[in-house]
Amino acid sequence: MTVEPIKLTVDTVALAAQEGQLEIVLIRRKHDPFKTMWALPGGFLHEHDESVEQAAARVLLEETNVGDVYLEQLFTFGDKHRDPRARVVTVSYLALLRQDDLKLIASSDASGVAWWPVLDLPKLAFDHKRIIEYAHQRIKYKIEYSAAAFSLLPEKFTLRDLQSVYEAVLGRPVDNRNFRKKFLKLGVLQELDETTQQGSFRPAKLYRFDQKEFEQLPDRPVFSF
Amino acid sequence: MTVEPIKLTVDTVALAAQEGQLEIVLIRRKHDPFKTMWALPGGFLHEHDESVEQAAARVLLEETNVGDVYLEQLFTFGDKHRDPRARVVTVSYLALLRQDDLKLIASSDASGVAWWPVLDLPKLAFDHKRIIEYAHQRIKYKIEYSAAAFSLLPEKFTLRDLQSVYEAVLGRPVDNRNFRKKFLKLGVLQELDETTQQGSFRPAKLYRFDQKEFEQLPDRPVFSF
DNA sequence: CGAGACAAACGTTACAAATACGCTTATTAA
DNA sequence: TTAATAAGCGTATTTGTAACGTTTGTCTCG
Repeated sequence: MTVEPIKLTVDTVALAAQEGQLEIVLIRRKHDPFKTMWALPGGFLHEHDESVEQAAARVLLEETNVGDVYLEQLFTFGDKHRDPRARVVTVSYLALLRQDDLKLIASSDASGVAWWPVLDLPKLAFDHKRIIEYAHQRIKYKIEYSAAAFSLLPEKFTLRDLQSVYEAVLGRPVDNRNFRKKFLKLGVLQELDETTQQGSFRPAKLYRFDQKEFEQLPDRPVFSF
Repeated sequence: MTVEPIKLTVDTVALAAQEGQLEIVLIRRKHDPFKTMWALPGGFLHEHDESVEQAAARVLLEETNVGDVYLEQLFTFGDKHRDPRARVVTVSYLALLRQDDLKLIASSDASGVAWWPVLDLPKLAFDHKRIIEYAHQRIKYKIEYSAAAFSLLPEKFTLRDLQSVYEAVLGRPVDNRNFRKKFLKLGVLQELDETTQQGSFRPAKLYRFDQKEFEQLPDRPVFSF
């Protein structure tokens, strides 16, 4: 009896924080199985001259036109029947997109690529729902002890922007005053000489994330609110 | 041009805390490449009727005779040239062994299976050193917000035993009095009516881990010292 | 041009947790 | 009986968290 080789794929959960909620890039499948259903951007790892992570980056670029993003391996899903056709093991990744990156994505049903709120997903192909839940949990934890939030923001941002990212990811409101106090004390925010000008209210100071200062912090700094 | 399919393996970092230090099970390779070098217990995933995790459990049992242990996926290593022969991607696992399990392992060079201190490893095959470092980091973090320590202990243990596990994993001494105070306050230790009798000093009370109570704790309880 | 609305920004207090360290108790060996 | 040692108990100080009140700057509208 000849045994089919096990196939390897990569699938990426690409997240962004938009208007206070967490959103994910999904693509509409053009082929069976699960034709016309929504799924994670992903594909087979057939190239032999790239690492698994490079494959994830390549596939994400090919399918959604998003490149140069924060990318981190999540988990490898290898249940027996997760693909109805054959034995397929997938290595999943988490990508964090800045608001700048959003424009790159032609977000329309017609193009087959669209943003969906993580808390209100459509029916998904394969075990992709489970992969998204895993990613959601990961980013929730991660934002409390890493600089992940800054991968979801443009270079310059206000304290409100930063807080909105935390609220989007954690899925709950955060106390304004304690948030600001704690973050400023950490010393990882570089205050700029600029402010937001638009808007009909008081302009807010702009900040930049200070990578150097961040690296001075202890092993697992605590950004919990 | 015909392309070789990518092969999948599993490799397991099996740890135990012995006499205040963290140790790992390694096997001596019988075949090339890296013949006679030490390596992680692991092997190809060729069976089609098992999940990746089941494969890891099976291979660990086959190679070291250790079964029924805590097993958790770590990371999938997929660099291009991590195996000199072919394109091999490996899914790594962390196993935590109780002191009871240690006996199961015929620990001798002759049998090709041996315990090694994590802080003083031999030269290792493939990228296994990197995998062990990853596992070491993971258990260090994990022991501070999970019940991982209890997977390294027998059912009944003293507070000293528990502290020794923390010291072995963290690689540093921990304050005796604060450790005891904090753990007792958490309420996850069930005090038994037994004490240790042997030894030339004051007998210590025995405790049991209370899974039920542990589940009552918040999302990420803090066991840091 | 003054009042109202609103977000930005600053501050205080009470409580809980982490840290550092001193001391007492029960056991065995000599 | 006492010296040695680990087991076990207690207190003071510092640090961090959580909850909330207040002031400041800008725009809009009458």
